[in-house]
Amino acid sequence: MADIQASYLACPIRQVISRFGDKWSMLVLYTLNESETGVMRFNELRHHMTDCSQKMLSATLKNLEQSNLINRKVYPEVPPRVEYSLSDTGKSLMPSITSLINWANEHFDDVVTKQLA
Amino acid sequence: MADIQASYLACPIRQVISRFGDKWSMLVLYTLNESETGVMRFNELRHHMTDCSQKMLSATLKNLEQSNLINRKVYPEVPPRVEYSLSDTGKSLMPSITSLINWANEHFDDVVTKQLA
DNA sequence: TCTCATAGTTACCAAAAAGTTAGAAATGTT
DNA sequence: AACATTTCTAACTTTTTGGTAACTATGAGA
Repeated sequence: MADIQASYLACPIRQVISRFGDKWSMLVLYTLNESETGVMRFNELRHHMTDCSQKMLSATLKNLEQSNLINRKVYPEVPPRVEYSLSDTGKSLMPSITSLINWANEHFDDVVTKQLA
Repeated sequence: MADIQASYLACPIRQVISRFGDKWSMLVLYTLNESETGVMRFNELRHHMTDCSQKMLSATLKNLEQSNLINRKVYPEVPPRVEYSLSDTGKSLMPSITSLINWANEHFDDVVTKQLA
C-alpha cells in the first residue's frame, strides 16, 4: 500500500490483488463467511488460523476494514470485545472468492503436484 | 514460493494465492485470455503491461508455466520467438478470475475511493 | 497487591519480492 | 564491422512483508 501511481489507479485488477491478494486476507474472508453466526471475535479468528501471527491478523483486519470489506464493532467492555463480520461489499465478493477456492480444491493436483515431482 | 510447510500444503486457499495471487500473474492470465488468437509473444505481453519490468514478466511466465497454467512454445529461430498461451488448466481457471475482475470493476469505488477521502 | 484476560500496538530484525542495469546469445541488415 | 532484434539471465540494490517478543489498557477476582 505504498504510494499510488497513475497506472496503478488505472488498473482494477491490480487493485483487487493488492486489497485481498496478500498472505492472509482471503483466509479471513473465507473464515468469516464460513462462520454460522457471521460474527467472530479476534481470538476466535486466531484459533481458526493458527499459523497467522497476532500482528499479521491485526494488520490484515485493519486493511480489510479500511477497504470496506469487513465491519468492526467494538463493545466498551473490559476485557475488550471486538466483533468482526463481512460488510455488504465483502459479502458480494464471496461468490468470486468461493469460485476461486473451489477451483483450487479441484485442480490442486494439476497445479501443485508437478512441481514436487 | 518460499519453503513449503505442512500447514501450507494442507491449505488449498493458500496454494491458490501463492500460485497466481502475486503482483502480475492474474494480469498475464487475463491478458492472454483477452487476446484474439489466444497466443502472445513476450514483447507483446510487455506492451500490454507497461509497468511490469522485463525481469518480473519473465519470472511470472516461468512460474505460471511451472504451475501448469500456461503453455510455452519456443521456435528455433533468430531472433528467438516464444509463444505463450493458456493451458487447459489455465483456461478452466479463467471464469473464476474473470468473476473476480468483474467484481473489481463494479466495486472499485466501494473499496478504493474511501481510502483517499 | 498480584495476576489474568482481551485486543491490540510497537520496536526490532530477517527474509522475500521486486526494481535497475547490464549483458549474453545468434544472425540478418546496413 | 557495427548494430538491431528478441528473450531471457545475473548482479546488485531497494522496498515490502512477516515473524518474535515485549508492551499497553482496564477491571475482575484471589
